[in-house]
Amino acid sequence: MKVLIVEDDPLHRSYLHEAVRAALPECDLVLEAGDGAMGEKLARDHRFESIVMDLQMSPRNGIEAARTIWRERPDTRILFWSNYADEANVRGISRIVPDGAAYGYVLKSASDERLRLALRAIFIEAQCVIDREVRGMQQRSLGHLQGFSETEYEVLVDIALGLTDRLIAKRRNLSLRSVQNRLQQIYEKLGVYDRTQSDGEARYNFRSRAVTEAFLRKLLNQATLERAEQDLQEWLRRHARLTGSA
Amino acid sequence: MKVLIVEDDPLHRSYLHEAVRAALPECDLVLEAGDGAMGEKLARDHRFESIVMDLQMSPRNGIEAARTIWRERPDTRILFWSNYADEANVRGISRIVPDGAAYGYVLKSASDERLRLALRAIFIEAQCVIDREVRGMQQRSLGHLQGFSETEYEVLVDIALGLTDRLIAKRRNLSLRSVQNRLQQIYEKLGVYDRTQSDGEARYNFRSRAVTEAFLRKLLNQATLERAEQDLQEWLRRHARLTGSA
DNA sequence: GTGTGTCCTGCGGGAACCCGCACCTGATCT
DNA sequence: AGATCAGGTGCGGGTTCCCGCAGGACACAC
Repeated sequence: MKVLIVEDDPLHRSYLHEAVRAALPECDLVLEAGDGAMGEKLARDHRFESIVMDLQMSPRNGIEAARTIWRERPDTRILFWSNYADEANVRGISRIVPDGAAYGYVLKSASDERLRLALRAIFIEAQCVIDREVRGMQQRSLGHLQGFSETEYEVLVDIALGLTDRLIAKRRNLSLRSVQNRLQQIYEKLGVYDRTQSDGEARYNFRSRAVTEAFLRKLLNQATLERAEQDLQEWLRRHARLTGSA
Repeated sequence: MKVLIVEDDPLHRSYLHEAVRAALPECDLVLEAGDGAMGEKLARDHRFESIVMDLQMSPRNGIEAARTIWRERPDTRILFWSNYADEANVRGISRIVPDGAAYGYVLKSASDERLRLALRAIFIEAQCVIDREVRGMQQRSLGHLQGFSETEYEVLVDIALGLTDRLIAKRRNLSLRSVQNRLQQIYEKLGVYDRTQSDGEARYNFRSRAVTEAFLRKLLNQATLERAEQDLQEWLRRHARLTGSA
């Protein structure tokens, strides 16, 4: 059995190496990668089936790396090991995990024992192991109990990118009014409204304020934004070509 | 001589402890704090004059902690030790460093030797040590060569918070038109303009787009936003009281 | 069939925003 | 003294946004 470690911080990397060696004596090869791109390459070249992956890395972060790895071999087992349980990360992972794949999400603050158990459960038993702190949010986020629907989240990302209603409508194939309806739901769910209590004109710019709220609630983060920006630019190029030739 | 270490990651903390012991044999006491609040308390109680401080911590980050520490004892020497050289962090530190204070900014990716030199230079010689990567941006950011002026940056933060032009004007004691002038400069400096090339109506919402650009360029980050949000709420309360009683 | 819910769409108005034009101030340079 | 430049202000208009009102389409309940 072989394990690949993808983690940019040298200290954390060697700690992980140690932990893997201790938890999995049946493991005879442990390789390390310092960023997402290198991780993808090693996973492909050596056909790793067990990977421990950090989330915040640059230039290529863990979610993007996991996406391409899973696209090539959907049965790869990946343990995500991260500092934070931001909703943006949880949602990002839920988007890319293939059906039936075994994966885990453990916080770096977890104890050695918890990490050991997770390593064995995922790589040996092919179980899913999600930290409780992460699990709670996952249900809130995916079950539509209080969270955002898929299209709402897309529109939220689009206004975070700075698009106009009209462009969002084009991009998502909606009418202008529908986009604005989504926006109103977003404003409501984020609690964006005029705090005007006494005087007549203390106001928020709803659109910008919603993005701020989303950031403060960790619904969005820099990495999500950067990824979305790339997608947008790529879409813009395609779209320009279409309408340009028409 | 005594040194205080403020760092939330246990691995990094013990590595730092080791490094301090090795670099400063004349040091007879090393204490550790796991977050900003505890760091402030220890610094106050034990009158530390030499502190190594991580930047990204929660709930109270390194910049906030350093601010209160420096407010109480401006001659404290602080070495900031951080993963990133984001413009938001550099600008945040430049705002709070007292006149003549000795401080340093070293990246976590720096070699052991570089860290050792920085420790001795700051704590023994009271020099300022700034990593080259950080230094370059500092000049761009503070010298107005290509960067933002103070008021421009304030307005940028305000639109990132989702305020209307009118509220910004009130808060910064400007006329509405002046705020809009600042905004236009911001749009220009961030390169926000209509990418409309072929067809007539592909557009950005300038205001939101500017915030996005600022995030992508790391001019703003979550921590800055959270801090600014607190300031805003506090100002709102004061302002409401004033206009309410008027 | 009738009710209830969710998602989509068009119309129209009032507010906020983007921005060109014209003017004033104060500071610095030649 | 004249020139130049950064920063501040008022006016006016075209555009976008926010959002209430008034519907259609589809599903699932009673």
